[in-house]
Amino acid sequence: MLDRKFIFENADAVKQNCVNRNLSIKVDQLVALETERRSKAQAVQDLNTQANAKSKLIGKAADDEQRESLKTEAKKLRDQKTAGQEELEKIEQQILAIQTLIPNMAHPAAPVGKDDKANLEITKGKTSPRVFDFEVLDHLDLGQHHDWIDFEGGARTTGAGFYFLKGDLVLLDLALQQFAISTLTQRGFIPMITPDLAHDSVLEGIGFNPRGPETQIYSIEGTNLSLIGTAEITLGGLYSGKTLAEEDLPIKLCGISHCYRTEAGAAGRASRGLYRVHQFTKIEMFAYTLPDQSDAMHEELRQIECDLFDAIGVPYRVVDTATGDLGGPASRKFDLEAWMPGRGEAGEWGEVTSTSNCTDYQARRLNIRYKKTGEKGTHFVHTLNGTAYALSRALIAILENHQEADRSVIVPEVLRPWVGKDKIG
RNA sequence: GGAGACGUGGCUGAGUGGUCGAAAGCGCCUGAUUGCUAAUUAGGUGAACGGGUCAAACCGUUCCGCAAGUUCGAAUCUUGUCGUCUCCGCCA
Repeated sequence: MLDRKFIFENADAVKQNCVNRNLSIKVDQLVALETERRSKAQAVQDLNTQANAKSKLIGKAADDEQRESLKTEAKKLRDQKTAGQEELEKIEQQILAIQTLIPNMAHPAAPVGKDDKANLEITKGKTSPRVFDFEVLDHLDLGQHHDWIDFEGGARTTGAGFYFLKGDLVLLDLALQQFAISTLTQRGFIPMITPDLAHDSVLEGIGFNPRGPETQIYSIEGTNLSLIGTAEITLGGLYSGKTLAEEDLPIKLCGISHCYRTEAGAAGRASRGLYRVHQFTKIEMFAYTLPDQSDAMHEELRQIECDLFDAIGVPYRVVDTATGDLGGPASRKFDLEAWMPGRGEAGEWGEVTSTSNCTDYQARRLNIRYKKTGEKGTHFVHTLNGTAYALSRALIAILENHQEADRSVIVPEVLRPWVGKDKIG
């Protein structure tokens, strides 16, 4: 959520930002409503002041008669205040409805453009796409050949889009997790295993819409809980309502969680196999920082993502996301797209990580602040998130890039200590 | 799952309808004092929002887990809800 005062005072910039993000939002209406709200609020406050003053006098009244007359006066004022307040609350809700729709201000350096066609490739990984001298299989064919992936069983027990991982692929999955966690721990991240469910209010604070026709989120009937779509939700909710000490920042966390997504309306060749599934495991980085630290932290997260994919020998490109393709809370977003030789006709880039600087957008709604010692008042922290490994997609990248002519798959060297062998299959 | 107790400021903890944004202690900050790695002493010390100011000072409103209710008036009474603790049950 953007600061209301900021919107009010910078309406033109906010409007331009909405245009850049390809959204049409009634910013002018919000400004008008806010103007009305402010004057009404002042009037209500005045009435309350008067009513409070009268009420205080009642306690000190000399006799019953005086007391009763004061009571009548106080009640009248109080009723007026209540009436005013009800109007105020209606306006407040209208403002909030618009305010929640307004996206974060895009970073000045983010490429401007209305959709993903304007995304800017900024760099490539250390590994180049391989030239294969044999017929390439995609990860699903490979997985089924070795009985590593069982979508049929998943469909039988749970439904379409669910799967069992089996055998050596499980070892590879766990090895990726171990490698990511040990790398991140060495770089100052605190490893966390988070709940896989969260309060709807937390989902909303992070910027997810937990219920409604277009939701990507599974919710639990009869509760206000939903299955998380990413550990970003729980790691961001961790300090909701808290005021952190300036000297404790930045806080760097890495969460292991399952992620659940309904993927409503997504299907087709492009999402064959593990690419788009209802449940996967993800190692997620999350950081709370001071405002002037967040750009550097964003850079750090992006670099870690690159290092993690360089380490497993997967070719990738880094994309600076265009304004029109940014999610609401993000000010800037970098994606890593890994080369997936089995995807499409002759291989395609597929998104494997994403790191966003959400500045104070999430912190404002979740009410996460920091305080400088010796200074009055508090400020909102900045929050950032980034994927270390989304296991399902990292597995695709490894299987497809490291396959051999005999259908075996070479295990990246850094993973061998955990897998226990040089190749699988 | 059943029964009970509790939820107050950075912490401990008093407060059962008005003078309570809230005693006291600890912690922290500032000053004084004593030549000794600290003691003594005086004062100060929550947040959000709105107004005000160049900036402050200052003024108002709200906040005692959260929400709703009773009342002229709620930390205090009622209901709901969430959380914590204890006992019992069940269980990996």
